[in-house]
Amino acid sequence: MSEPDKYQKVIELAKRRGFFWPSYEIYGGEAGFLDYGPLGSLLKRKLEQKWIDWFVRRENVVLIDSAIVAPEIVFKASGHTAHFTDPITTCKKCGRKWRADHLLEEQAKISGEGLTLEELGRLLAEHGVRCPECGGELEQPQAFNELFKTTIGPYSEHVGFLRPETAQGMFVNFKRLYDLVRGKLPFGAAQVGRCFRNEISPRQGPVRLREFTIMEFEFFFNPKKPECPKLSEVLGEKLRLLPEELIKRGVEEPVEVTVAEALDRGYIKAEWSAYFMVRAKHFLNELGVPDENQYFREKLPGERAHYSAQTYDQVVKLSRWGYVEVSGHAWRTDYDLKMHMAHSGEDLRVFVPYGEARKVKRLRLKVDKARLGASFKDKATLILRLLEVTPAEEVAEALSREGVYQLKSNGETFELTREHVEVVEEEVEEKGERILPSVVEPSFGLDRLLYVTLEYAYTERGDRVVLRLPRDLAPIEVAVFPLMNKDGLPEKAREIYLSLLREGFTVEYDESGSIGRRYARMDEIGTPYAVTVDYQTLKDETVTLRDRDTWKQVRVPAGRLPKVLRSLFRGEISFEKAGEPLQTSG
RNA sequence: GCGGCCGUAGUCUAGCCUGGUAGGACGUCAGCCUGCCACGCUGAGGGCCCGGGUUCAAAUCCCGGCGGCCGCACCA
Repeated sequence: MSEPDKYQKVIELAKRRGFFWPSYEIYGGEAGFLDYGPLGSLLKRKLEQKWIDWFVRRENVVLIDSAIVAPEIVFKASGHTAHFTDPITTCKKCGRKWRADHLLEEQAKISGEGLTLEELGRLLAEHGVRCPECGGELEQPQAFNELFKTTIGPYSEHVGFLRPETAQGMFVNFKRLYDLVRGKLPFGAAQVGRCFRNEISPRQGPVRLREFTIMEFEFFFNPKKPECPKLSEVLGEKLRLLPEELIKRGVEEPVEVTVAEALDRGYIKAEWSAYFMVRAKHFLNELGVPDENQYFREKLPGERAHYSAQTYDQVVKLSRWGYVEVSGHAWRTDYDLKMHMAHSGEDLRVFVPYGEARKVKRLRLKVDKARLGASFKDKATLILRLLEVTPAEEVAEALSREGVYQLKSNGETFELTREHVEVVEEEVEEKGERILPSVVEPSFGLDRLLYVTLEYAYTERGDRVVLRLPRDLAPIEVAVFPLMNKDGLPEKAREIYLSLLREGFTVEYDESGSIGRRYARMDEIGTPYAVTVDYQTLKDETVTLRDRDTWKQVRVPAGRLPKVLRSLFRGEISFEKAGEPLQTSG
């Protein structure tokens, strides 16, 4: 590949025409940050708007916009402070950095999981663990956390973090949102916003950033009614999947199955996930990515986030890096709500009434709070709250089998015995039950999608670039040119330009250079239509309308332009039907 | 963070080895020309990633930083 690859060409175009470029260039730049220029900002907004149209407006999803900075407790609850931190040790000799827990496992055959940094350091020293590269001694392990840390207000001990995902905004606001949709499951809550992850070494331009924009929604449903009523609309749809089961058998190519088959074979565990994956596939189609250049790859247990019971990444083929993730479809179960419930003390369960009250026998946990306090001190409250959302059957089973129940929190395990908790059976009358909704999360990287859209739109015609952007995403919608820069043509063209602006179009007026050059400029930034005012316009008020992709032209009465353009953008008419075909000498 | 390669107008690039403060192409702007696809002509503006060192003199040599690409590691 000695020729500049498509990535290089797209990046060059993006910089040159003002879609995006590296941030802080005048100071030498800062890796992992990107600034959007005039065209990029417009494109980004349109992409966001389209996503909202697809996943918010047309689904039962509400849009929110929550704070970016959060106090530490939020990410303690979500598990990010515990799971977002890797213990890293540095070689004193060669300076290489290693995962301390991995080295301990490799060289001393001891699991490094759940150990503190001090314990890790002690064990590394005791077992004589050395740098695998040069054999040098290792420094005391340090935590590397990908959360951006800050302080809130003037007190340095009040730690805050920039959010690494927008999802927590939907979870912490769940009670209000559930109330606002008037207490009905299922429903979704979405937001689009900036997120921050302090990547060790960001690469790959717009694909891996430290500050980026996520579009995602949490879709809450009753785990006892996991059926997706819209599934019937998509059962016959084909999905290209590479599930864990096949990856483990060494399969590298995705299989094409219908949604029905994917669910039958257990490839996709949640119906709602399957439904939204189909939507995501179509969304990428709309951005210009055909089916054969995208598929869904399941994350292996070790790759998965701490909150996820199943995750599929939607990956798209790019010129440079092969398949790159553009969206993630995680089944987060009730993990987040459960954790926020435990840490905040708020009851985040929803009440689901039975048709009629029923008498049921059930197991109940009877906690000896005094003993709990004596054994676990300041953790007792957290344990108490966690027990409230733990199935009694699970505890009963563990106690009767092993005499001890291992209660897991983020990074901690508490051992509970019969002294702390007893399981009793009782009969009660129930009018309904309180449940924690289960959650599927489709999450899209806006910056990546924008790049993908540009790359798939990028074409060359001779030595000219034609950016065949989806029409509804083009940053400039219409261009207006006077054919000649004299004889009153510019005046007439300006008039039409202003009228289109008044009609709400994003329009550009250009009278500089030859007509061909002006068409070329518009092709390069993806403007789908160009209006040219010529001498005939002065006689009969008609203009020519030119199509970006075919370079064909039709003649249209100037007054009908808004209507014609709207139909074209909606795809209601073909370009040939937009007006009288025009013969060009071109 | 490690290793390799790299950093010159808006963009692409010559010059770097063999120090003497930069040349081109495209684009942009102004004017002429131009009756539908980057035509032509004239003119203008615009640059050595940052810092330090060596030297009479640094785009050029040395060191450090920052950034880019590739590989390793990392990627909740």
